[in-house]
Amino acid sequence: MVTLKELAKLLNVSVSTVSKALSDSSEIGENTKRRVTELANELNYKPNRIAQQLKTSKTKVVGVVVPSLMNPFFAEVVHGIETTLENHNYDMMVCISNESLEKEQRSFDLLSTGSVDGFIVAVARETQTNHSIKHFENVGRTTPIVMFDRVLNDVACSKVVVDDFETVYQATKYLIEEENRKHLLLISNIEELSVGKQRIKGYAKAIEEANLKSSVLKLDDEINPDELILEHLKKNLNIDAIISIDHITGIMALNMVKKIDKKVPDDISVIGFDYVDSKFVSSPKISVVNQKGFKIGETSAKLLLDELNSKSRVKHKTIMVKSLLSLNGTTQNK
Amino acid sequence: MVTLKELAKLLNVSVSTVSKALSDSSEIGENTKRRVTELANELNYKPNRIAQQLKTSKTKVVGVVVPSLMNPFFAEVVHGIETTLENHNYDMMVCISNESLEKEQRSFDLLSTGSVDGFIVAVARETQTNHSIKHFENVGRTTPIVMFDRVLNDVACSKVVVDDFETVYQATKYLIEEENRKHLLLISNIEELSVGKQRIKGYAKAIEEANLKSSVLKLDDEINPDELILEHLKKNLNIDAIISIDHITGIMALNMVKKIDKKVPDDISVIGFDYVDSKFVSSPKISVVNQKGFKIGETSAKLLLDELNSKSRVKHKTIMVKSLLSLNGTTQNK
DNA sequence: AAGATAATGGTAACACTTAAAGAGCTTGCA
DNA sequence: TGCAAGCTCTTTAAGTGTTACCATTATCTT
Repeated sequence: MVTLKELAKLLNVSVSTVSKALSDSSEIGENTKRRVTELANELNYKPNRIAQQLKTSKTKVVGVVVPSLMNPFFAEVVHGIETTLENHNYDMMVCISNESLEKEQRSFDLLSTGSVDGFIVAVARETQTNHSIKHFENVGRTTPIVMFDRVLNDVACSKVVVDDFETVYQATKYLIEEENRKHLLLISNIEELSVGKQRIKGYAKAIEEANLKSSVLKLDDEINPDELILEHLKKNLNIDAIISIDHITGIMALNMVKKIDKKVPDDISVIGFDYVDSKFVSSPKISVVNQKGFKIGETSAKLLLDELNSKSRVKHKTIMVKSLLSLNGTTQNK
Repeated sequence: MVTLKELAKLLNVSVSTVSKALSDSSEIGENTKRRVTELANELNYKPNRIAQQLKTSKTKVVGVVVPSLMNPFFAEVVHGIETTLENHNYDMMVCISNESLEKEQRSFDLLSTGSVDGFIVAVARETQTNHSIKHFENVGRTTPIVMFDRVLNDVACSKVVVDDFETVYQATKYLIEEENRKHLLLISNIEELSVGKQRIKGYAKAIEEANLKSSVLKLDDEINPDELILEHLKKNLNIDAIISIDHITGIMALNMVKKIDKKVPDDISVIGFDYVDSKFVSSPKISVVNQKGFKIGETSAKLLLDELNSKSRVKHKTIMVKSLLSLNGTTQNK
């Protein structure tokens, strides 16, 4: 690795001259600047980022801590984060909590000691159920944190949330009012998450307002969720609309409906949650709530960058990213 | 942030004493060690990683550069990488090339100047078509690189590859020999990738050995791939087996087969490529080639860690991770 | 000749590690 | 008894690559 020192020696100038010349300082003569930059290019000099980071105590790195990357929603958010950071010349260190509190804590511990300028996090399931917030509070004192999707209300930091309640409320209302559905079923495999609870509440409200009967099928950690859905459908042949609040059970339900010889969307409408491939793996293309993962990532990153680049301590913001009801082939779309 | 200096001042010892005490050096008296560690715990001292990194010129960070995280295969590999690195107390910086050569180069440029100890990369589509390898060669001289899946043969580095040829060859052979299929169709949307080419070759070989007619449907960047598949199926009603070489068109084909009123797997068998949700979104559960993404990530990470931890320059290895033919509901499995 | 201006140099600091030196003991042996 | 040798514990110093700040030198103005 070529260093400033070596350049300086080769050019017979001091290290500080080289440093200044390369940062195009007005203190340095044009001639010298040219000589320096030419040699630097020739030897392919690149400043050592670690040394810069130590000196300036800025890393230009953001720590991203998510429960999983195999959940397409998080993958999409991370993609949005990456794109935004990249545009502002930031890098990211990704840690996967695997829904484990301990791992999340370790990641925060490790990265908070100089490695990153700030954090973007979706809290682990375990953190959410245990209500452990110490690691956030400790780090948060010195390092900005932005939470998205899975958010802890009692941690003081900026947040990017999804209008889970409203979204599912609207979707349910659509099925009831526009499609005149009377016997709705909600399917959930994320019942214990805050977002899941919100979504179920949105459903419940719409159902209640219409004076219908609420019906919820919970599938947490089942081995054969599809069979449970099928059974449920067989036992409740009057079901005329299904709303799934995760990215997978909607498609599953769609497949099961076909098995009981009902037509989608004529006999039964299905609304699921979007993910990158949902359009491709379902037939007819499933109608979905599009959560705008990319936008959420983008928004989170921008929020964090704002905090990082303002010297004065900024007030914490909470931004809501609206979901979009995207009606495709499994609803009637009148 | 508490520093060694502050601890030293509070304890009236020198900085190096504190440093050594905390690393449990035998040079330091038990008494002092106790005093130091106690205060360090009390003040929640954590060594500044950046300073450590500068001093030791080890970062304990690996740069991971992948074309996308929204491709579930890469997400799975990255998960495998993360898990392995985590076990060895390494962190990772993830960059997404978005299939762009330029972005890939930028990532390598930036991270290679002190930020990471080594790289794990799946090369971008553009890199592969352009055959640009300079950025790998430059970095590779000083920093170990491990390539996986998308590999460039003319770059000297360790590699983790999938037995693409063999896998599809075997899968095709299975359809021909075990299920007695005569009119096979291969569907591909990754025709221009090296892995795609290999897979098609494997198919071609099996077809040739059986003296059958090769039929390939290419779907690169089509807007409505499902309709093209449907059309193709309608025009070729004698097709009795479909093999897809990516994670999405297999499920798509399965759905299309249902539309032409043929039964899977009685009339037509379907084999696709596995991804995390393929079991859940297909009905019957699709038979797949399981690429073992996690294992690939794990293997890549281990390979890199080996290189990092051996002082002598190690020979570059190429490891093949075998795929697994996982027969589910879309094949006859006699 | 004094002061302004331009160009460059030197030093310290960032937080840490580590080799080498030093201080204060106890031993051992003539 | 005296003192070199050895031991344990601690400090000093040098170094990692960079930047910020202050100092120095040379040249030019008036």
